[in-house]
Amino acid sequence: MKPKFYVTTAIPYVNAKPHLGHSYEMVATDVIARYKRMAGFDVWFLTGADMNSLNTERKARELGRDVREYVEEMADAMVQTWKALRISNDDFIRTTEPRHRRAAQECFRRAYENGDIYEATYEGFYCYSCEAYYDPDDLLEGNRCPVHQSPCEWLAERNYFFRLSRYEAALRKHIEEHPEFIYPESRRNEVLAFLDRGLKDFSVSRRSARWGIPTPTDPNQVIYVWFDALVNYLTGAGFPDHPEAFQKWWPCDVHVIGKDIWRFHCIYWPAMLMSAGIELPKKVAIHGFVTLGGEKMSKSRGIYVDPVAAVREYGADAIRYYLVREVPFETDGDFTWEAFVARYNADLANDLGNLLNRTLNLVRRHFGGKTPPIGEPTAEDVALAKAVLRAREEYCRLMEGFSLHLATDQAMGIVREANRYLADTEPWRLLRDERRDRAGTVLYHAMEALRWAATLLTPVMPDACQQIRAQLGIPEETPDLTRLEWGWAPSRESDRGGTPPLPAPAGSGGAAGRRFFCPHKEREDRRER
RNA sequence: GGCUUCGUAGCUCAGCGGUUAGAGCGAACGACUCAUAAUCGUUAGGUCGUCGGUUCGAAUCCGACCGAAGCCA
Repeated sequence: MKPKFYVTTAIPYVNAKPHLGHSYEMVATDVIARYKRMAGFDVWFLTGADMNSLNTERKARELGRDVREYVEEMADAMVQTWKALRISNDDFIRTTEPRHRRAAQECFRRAYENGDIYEATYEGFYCYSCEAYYDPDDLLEGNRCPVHQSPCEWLAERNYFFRLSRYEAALRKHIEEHPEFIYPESRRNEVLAFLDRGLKDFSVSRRSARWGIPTPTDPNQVIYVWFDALVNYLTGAGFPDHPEAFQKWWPCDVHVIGKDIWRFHCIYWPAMLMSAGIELPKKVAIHGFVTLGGEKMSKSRGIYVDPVAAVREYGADAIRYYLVREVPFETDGDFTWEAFVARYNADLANDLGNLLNRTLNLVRRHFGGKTPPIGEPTAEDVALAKAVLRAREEYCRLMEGFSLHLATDQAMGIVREANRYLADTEPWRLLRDERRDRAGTVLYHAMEALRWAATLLTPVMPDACQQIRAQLGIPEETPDLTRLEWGWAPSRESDRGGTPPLPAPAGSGGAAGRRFFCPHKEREDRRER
């Protein structure tokens, strides 16, 4: 039986359609999920939308919209965006669903019965965008939120509190005994430092709100949105309605989240689970943000990239490749169109696309499009095979450690190696010299390297890699790392006349209709001025 | 202010106690011509933020400082 792997993203609230910054987490998590499937795991990949945020409710009312209709519409937009980006999530949860309402209420009930929920009055400045109270000291002039710069409101409510303080020691113990629980280590240090300052109980209900999930103990209060939202990870695994599914998938193997919400995932969430008597997730992996030309993306300020438009223009594979290759998981990365085009041209069109094209061109012209038979391997062939095998080892190690950008580079290293191999062995010259057998062996090895590269790149560029495999004449199948062997080559026919999966930029003599500009041309233009 | 990180070739990054500090991109020059004007090779001289310290030996450990980022409910 396959081992299971349960992976989640955070569930963004649905105030607006997602931009490219939001897409990073989805793409990165998708790459992990696809990699794990390929590595032989039974994967459950959950994402979703937080529908119960008070500021979503507020936004809907501002727009004069029916709240439920509005949040559904926004969630639909999210689903469409992820679909465009080829995100392979197995489930998409909306926190308005009955299954989630039951899960959230069950968690609340368990904490209550465990004596961790009590009533008290809370007073303080509240930011609706953060859904959090602030110390007056932390506010900007005019009691404005330091994050959103919008005015906070003074709230005084009698509501429920969660006895977080009770779990301080247990949390520290768990984090110390499980160094792998929080990735990367720098974040783990931050969490431990936070714990050192002591934990305060936090309020877990809102009396003033009508939108949200009612507490099971008082129908006039709704469950605090973070308490509610975090529970989605349980709901998605089948809690509490499907104990057999829950048994299978829980504990979660990794929660992928952004650096802004670690407090909720590394402190509140484990404590909530302890209180509910549920095992903790194995890992929380915290990623950085994608900036746009060095600036934080912000829809309201007009600094953002629309992922759907970007995909329409350049394809999901190209956008995914850029995000994964250019943005290191644990730190912030930058997006610029210039860097995007440079990456695409250099790595995808020139190195990978052209390697496929030059190899298949010779195979078609001289071997009737069939995989040439393999002859006795030479030292060059063996060296290529060894380099590919080494790249695979490194790739796996890096993937497991969330170094997605370096893992991807390992796969591209195979492509570079194969281009070098062709330059060294010169199959076109061999053909001229009537050394057809040797030329065939060389092309066989080049195709093998391509097959491996396409396999390792599949999590990042599922569609392009599928096309590459098809053009290599590999029957449609789910790539399987566990059965990937060097020298697998039943006679197969390459797909004649297929369109290039990774076309060259327009203006460079490549496929028409594409909007990539050619760097060489660009340079000439500049000189003329 | 406290804490946590980061600062390595023009750019993006790897190295994290041990021979002359690496890769990719970009640049220059050369080669080749199977190919998506692509590819391959060579070169490009970065005091590894600064100043001290530990060590036989430090980008790599310690301290201070400068600059950047994050966290402090």
